[in-house]
Amino acid sequence: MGFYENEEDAFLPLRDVVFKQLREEILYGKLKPGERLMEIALSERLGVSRTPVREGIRLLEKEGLVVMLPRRGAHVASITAKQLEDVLEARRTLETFAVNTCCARITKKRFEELKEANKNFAEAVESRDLRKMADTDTEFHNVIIDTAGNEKVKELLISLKEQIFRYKYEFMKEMDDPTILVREHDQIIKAIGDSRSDKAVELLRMHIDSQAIAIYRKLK
Amino acid sequence: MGFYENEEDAFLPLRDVVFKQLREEILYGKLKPGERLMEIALSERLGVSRTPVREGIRLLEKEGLVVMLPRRGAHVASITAKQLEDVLEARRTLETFAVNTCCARITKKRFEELKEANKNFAEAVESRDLRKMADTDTEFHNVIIDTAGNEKVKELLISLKEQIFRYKYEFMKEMDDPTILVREHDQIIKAIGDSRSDKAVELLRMHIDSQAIAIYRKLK
DNA sequence: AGTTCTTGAATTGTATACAACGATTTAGTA
DNA sequence: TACTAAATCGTTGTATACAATTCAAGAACT
Repeated sequence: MGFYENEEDAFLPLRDVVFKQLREEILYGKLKPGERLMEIALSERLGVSRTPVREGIRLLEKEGLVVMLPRRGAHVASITAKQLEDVLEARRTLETFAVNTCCARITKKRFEELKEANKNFAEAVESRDLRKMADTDTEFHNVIIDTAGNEKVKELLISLKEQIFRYKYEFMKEMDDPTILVREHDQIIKAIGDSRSDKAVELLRMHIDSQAIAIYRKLK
Repeated sequence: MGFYENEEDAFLPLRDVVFKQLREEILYGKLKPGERLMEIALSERLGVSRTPVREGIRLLEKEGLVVMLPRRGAHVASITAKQLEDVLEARRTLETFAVNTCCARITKKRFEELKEANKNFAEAVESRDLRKMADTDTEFHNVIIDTAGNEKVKELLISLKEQIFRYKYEFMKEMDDPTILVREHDQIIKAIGDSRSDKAVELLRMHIDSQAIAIYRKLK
């Protein structure tokens, strides 16, 4: 770190700076699953003392990106097939709830946001920029979740998605035709617009499941 | 603390001892919502240094029992009506999923456990021991959740329930006839035994909702 | 050769000192 | 008296030193 890459980080506690930095490195694969996070090494590399490093690691643990073993330190969370299945199932359950509630509470403004979000996603797909694809896809789903209006569900979904983000990223990388995802989003938008909540739920379930299957296959 | 109340705590890192102690105090009302957790005061009271206190507080934050404000320290999480609603809704969503899956995966052994758990709950109700009631009720629901077999869902449900435990506790305290709960459990058991997953889901939903309404009313 | 014990290096756990920041109180001025 | 500014005090944020534990390598013994 040494100097602030980001101006806004200058006012954050160092533990949050450490958290954001390490989170980035884990999500985008610089730190690999199972890799050990040693406090002294990290504090030297990041140019801070061990205290904020320890606290940053605790924040990562909270998000499920790191696991800690007493007296054995912290490791980047690696995931078994079973764990992946469990997370995806939990996500599907909560996001299904979200889209259902979303149908009941959708407004004109939100509906426009939804279309806008998928337009951005389509552009990202066009540009073949993986990072942008991942971000705009997340943004699309977030509009649905925001519309549902349950903050706790949102919080849980963010955490669940982070835990499998790495694998989703890998999955997108090797997808033949990502425009399929854009079309799936469009179908979901249409169902929401028609107030067909049962259909929207079914489409979202399929949308998540097809990704789940691909990720699952890739893990093995 | 000074000396170990519990032998088993002797081998835990101090942060975990602090965590367990404060968790107990928050759940059972010794530390009240909104109360400030000051590091120096706590470290003196618990007889450890600030470091494990800080780390214990971080663990509480992870469970949603404490909220931290930058430069303003930690407070026992207090809950607004909206937040309570959100948590209950999230819980209902996940536990509904759990009971549904439970119906598909129930075994003879698990079914016996379920009946046993409700027998214990009935005894606790008989004894009017609030603490025992809360614990055995949790145990009953845990059998269902364990049978569903999704570890992540279980983890999320534990966390969600902790966040509202205090309020549920208060609710049970003022319930006219807690044997209603025993009978509701019995109905759920029957539906599971008959493999009527739709009915089990409906019953559980009502079981949770009726508590939700009571808690909600009490909050105001 | 294989096994156990010892020893040492590396790492995490804990305590403490100091710095930075916020809130409150007090002093000064209009 | 009311308002602003400065000073003080209490609290959190960070750095660092020390203690306890783990892991591994090598010595001693069978």
